[in-house]
Amino acid sequence: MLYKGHKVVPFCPRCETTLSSHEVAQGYQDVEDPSVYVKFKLRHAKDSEPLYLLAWTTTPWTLLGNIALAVHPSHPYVKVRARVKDTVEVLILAEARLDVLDGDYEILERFTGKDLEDLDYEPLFDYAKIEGGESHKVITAEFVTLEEGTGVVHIAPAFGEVDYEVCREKKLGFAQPVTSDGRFTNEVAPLAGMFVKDADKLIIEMLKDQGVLYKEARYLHSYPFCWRCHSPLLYYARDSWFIAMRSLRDTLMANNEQINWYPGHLKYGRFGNFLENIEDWALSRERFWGTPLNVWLCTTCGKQHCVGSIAELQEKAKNSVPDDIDLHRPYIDDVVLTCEACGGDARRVKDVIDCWYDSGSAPFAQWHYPFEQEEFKQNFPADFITEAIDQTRGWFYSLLGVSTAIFDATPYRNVLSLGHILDEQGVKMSKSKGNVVDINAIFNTEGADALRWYLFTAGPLTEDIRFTKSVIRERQNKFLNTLWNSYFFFVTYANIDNFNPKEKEIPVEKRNALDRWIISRLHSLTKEVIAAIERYEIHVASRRLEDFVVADLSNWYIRRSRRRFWIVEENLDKDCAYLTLYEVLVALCKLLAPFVPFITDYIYQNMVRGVLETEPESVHLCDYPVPDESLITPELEDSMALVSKLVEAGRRARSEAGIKIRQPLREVVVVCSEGAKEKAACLAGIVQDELNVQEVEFADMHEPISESLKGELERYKQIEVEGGTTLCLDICLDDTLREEGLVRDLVRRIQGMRKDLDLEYTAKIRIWYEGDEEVREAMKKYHDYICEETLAVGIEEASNTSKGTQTYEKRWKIGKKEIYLAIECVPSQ
RNA sequence: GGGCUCGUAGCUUAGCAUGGUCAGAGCGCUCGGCUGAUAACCGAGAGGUCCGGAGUUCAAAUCUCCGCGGGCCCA
Repeated sequence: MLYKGHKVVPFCPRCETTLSSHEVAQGYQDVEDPSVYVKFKLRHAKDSEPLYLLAWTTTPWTLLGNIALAVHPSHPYVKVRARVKDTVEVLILAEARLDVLDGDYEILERFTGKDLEDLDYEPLFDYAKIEGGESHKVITAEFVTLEEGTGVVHIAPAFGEVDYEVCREKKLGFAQPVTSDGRFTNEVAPLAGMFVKDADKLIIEMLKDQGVLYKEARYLHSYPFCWRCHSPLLYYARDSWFIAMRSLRDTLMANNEQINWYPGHLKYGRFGNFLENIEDWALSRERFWGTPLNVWLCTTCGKQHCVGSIAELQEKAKNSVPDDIDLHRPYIDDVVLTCEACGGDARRVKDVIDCWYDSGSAPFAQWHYPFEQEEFKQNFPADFITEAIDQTRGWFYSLLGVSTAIFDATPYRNVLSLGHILDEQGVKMSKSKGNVVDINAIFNTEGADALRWYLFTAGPLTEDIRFTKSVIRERQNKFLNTLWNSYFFFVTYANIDNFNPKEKEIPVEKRNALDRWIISRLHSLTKEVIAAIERYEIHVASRRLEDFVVADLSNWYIRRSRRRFWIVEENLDKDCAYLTLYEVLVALCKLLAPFVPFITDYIYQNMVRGVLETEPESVHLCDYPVPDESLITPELEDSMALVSKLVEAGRRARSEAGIKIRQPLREVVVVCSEGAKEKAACLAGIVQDELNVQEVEFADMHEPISESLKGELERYKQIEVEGGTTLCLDICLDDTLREEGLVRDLVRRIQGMRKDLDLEYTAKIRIWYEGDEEVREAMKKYHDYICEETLAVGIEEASNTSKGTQTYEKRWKIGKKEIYLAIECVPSQ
């Protein structure tokens, strides 16, 4: 599997080092290089007239390493008689590239590239020694294009990756006329020691002298330079060690079948395509730091040996090897082994291993395999790994590659490939562009939970997201604050009532419909969240959770239940409310724990650990909730959904009629099907309360409208709900209703004043007022109600002169009425 | 240059593998309402050639092809 060959790499001749693709990408510049058209003379006996292949290159210096000429097998080529200055010559080139010829020409013959295959030609130069195979032949290759040049490509395996590959395939030889500092070797006598790029001019002169230069031009193109020293990079063949991954292609693809990819398109898309065209893995790196390649070469007979353990190292070493030897350079390089074949000195090759090999070895390296095997066996393959999309050919591959080579198995069952985080403009964040986000600043200002929640809800993890800082705050307000307030609401009242969940036990079926509804919603939610997580759709899970917290829990359940918590005395319904909210919040914490770990554990510590010390120490040590199907009642959820729509319609009717919700109305009539009536009737109390009406009536949509109603249709505001259901709101007011409205307004103002003073929820107050006759009437008539609602111990009519120093007073305008109100906190006992 | 992906209101986005009540939601903006948990909430309004073009179809944001733009990987 491991063999030594050459690898053509982007190489800086000044630094004498290989550059990574990332480094190369940084250094492209547009430059002008010579562009030469060179005639290669074919060896042929029958014709006396010389026949040339016309080739093109922008790197004349590579001609010293020419081994072959490549043509496309199926494209048309022509033999032409062309005027070249004063003479006439016969040239071969691609028909599609005839326009590179300067003068007149006459086409003598047409054929395909295939017909040229295996023809021999005379080398331009014969300085460099060619080893390992034939040379100076015409070969065919699919990569030859007709977009530029002549359709005849000069091949120099020492200076091009494609060139190297094709020569290897065709079993052609190899010549390296250039040293690693970019200078010609002594073999190339006229240019010895000269830097290759500087030699271009001389080489062109040499071609001219030989009469093989057809023409010369300048060529503007993008060429890579060293990002450190700005030297032009050379593509240069270096000695390299390879793993023969090509031989594992089918196994790699079979193992890929065993993997679940998220997103799915990677499996046969980017990753699958990559495996289909897999190349041998160039394993070695000419670096100092890294895992040393454990190959020792005998300096006498050249035998290669791989060492597998420290024990083996100690056994074969000529010098002594301590048990705790540092297996890195430079120490490992001092270990000289005895060659098994000839007894000579075997020394380690200087290379280290590609660090991707390290990453691919993680599954067994972390368990010290093969020296210890138990834990590795228990943990292989991994259930799940994740990294960003750029690792498709990085870690995702190195893991599969190493594991396939060693164990013939896939190392992971599920892989989630994340998108990148881009800046607000959609451009990748990078230090050099200065568009990176200071993550610690976000932690300080927004908090870790807020950042996490933003990332989860922003969109599918598999896609790039544009990072918008303001949205973090937006989501924090919407979700985390609502969650916190829900918790805080509970704690506030639980403290007032000294509620202890340990002391209460009420079966769910004994609780009221609202309780059973939120519990049903909770378990439905649990189901949805788990399903979404299992599909790795974290954004779906988190959006469901957010909807539940904001819409179902806070804005419906808690808002609808508030009055139940205000009841002072012991009461079963109040206990149901406490118990339900407690259970929902605790379960919610567990559901949310992986998403927002800090706030949930804080809530858990107080709500659970504060009550029961036998519970797990942290929410993160609790089992994830499991939905209880028996508590899910779809009919109840449907009913509530319908009720919610009715309430919405009712509010709209009020809005259109210009009557605010605080103003009580006589009734709503829901005209609907029998089925809809059955759904909604059990929750009619909610409609009544939300819409502030005295009655909720149902009428069959299929029955003719009753006479009594028909006569006064104009007093009803009608709103279409859905599926033929219509809501009719009685918008007629009488004096009683107006008075009740006034009272609600007064109560609302007094509550507001309590809040202004930031009074304790249990604090008692005394009220003074001044107003017209109607206000006076209402205050007297609804005295008890107002006291109950506002925790007042007394209401007196008084002018603003009768107040004490602790009194808070305010003048209000309700409708057209001017009203004076004053409240004062009454010390308890 | 090639491969794979993404492109919907000012911003963030749902819907698109199974074409036809989808053109939805949130933020922001305007107006009105509600409010002893809430910088919360509710209702209404303004705002979109669903990147552009062509095609398939009775019908396309949704399928196909060609472009344009962003991202990643590879040349």
